Amino acid sequence: MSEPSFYHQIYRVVCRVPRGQVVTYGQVAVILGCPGAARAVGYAMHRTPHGQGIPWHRVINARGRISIKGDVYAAEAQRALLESEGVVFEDGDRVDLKKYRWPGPEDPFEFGGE
DNA sequence: GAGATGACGGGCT
DNA sequence: AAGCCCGCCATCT
Repeated sequence: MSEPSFYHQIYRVVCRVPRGQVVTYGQVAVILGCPGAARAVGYAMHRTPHGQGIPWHRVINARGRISIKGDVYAAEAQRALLESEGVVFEDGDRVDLKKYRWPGPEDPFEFGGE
């Protein structure tokens, strides 16, 4: 299409994550059809444009924790946003993925479709 | 075009 | 249990 860049697709997927739920970087990569591109997803999140209404705070690592490292404020903000959506942190800073993990799009072809 | 980056993931020590 | 290392991918400089 116009811009089949993964970045744009990543943002699109994140925007589909319902409020109160979260997804892992690796999962987003899988949804896009690139299992293993979790790193790229993280890179995209780092460059997530602000003011786009992208719920970037709903993206966490496979351990259910905030992976942000360079911006402690952003990390705390993410946690605050998640808690404000009803997400509960256990053990101090861990989210129960089996409870808040977004199952994914009902139509896998929505993103991985040709 | 090549090298370095990074908010990852899984495995091993 | 916690920390360290390697591999993966797309983007950036």
